[in-house]
Amino acid sequence: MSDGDDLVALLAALASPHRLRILAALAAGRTYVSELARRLGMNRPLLYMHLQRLEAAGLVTGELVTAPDGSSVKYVEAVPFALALDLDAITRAAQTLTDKER
Amino acid sequence: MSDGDDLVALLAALASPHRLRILAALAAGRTYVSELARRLGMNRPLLYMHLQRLEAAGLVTGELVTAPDGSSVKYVEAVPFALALDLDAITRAAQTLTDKER
DNA sequence: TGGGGCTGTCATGGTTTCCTGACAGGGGGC
DNA sequence: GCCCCCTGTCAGGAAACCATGACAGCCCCA
Repeated sequence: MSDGDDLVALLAALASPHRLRILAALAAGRTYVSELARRLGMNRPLLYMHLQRLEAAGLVTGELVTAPDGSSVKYVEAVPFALALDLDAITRAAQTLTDKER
Repeated sequence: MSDGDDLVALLAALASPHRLRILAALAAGRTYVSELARRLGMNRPLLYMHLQRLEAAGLVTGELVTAPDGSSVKYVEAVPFALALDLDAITRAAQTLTDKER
């Protein structure tokens, strides 16, 4: 349901310099969170939030890997996608927008 | 300069139910502001703000038409566009992001 | 002179987003 | 014991965004 709402969510997830950088970094291969934070030079809690947004939008997947020694590392990786947008697509999407939930 | 920043601005402009509805309405043809506000059932100042965002992103153009009798009406119309986005495109765009303006 | 239509802008709240420092917990190696 | 690395969550404040009502200005028609 609500294809249009999904589009809005996807666009909102992409409309952020930080998140674009995150996706670009992940396009090169998967890493774990702390390493990614270091590479991008951003606060880890901040990165966390953005990763959650990206994951909620289905653009990223996370996997918590626990080594045999018990220490755990969370690997995160980008989900391939393709988006094509023009006025027609928007017109179609707008018809499936939820009026006003809640 | 800063192709990536433009992309972010474009995405941000599109990531809104209201603005998608506005674009959908304009895709059917140009109208003037008050009429559009009536058709979409939204506050005129609110519509104004959203139109400004869309115009700033280059998705819409406005033209203030002054009739021979002196009364003026602002016609607004959607600018055709096409956007194709995937991980590669994002990787490229991310490289042209402004670090931290201001 | 009043009423209606249109365009713009403003002051004002109310949310939401964004970002940071701090903390708790787990595990390792000196 | 101390130090370092990892994960996850929280409180709190700054900043941006949304949305509304009200106003001033201009025009027409009756």
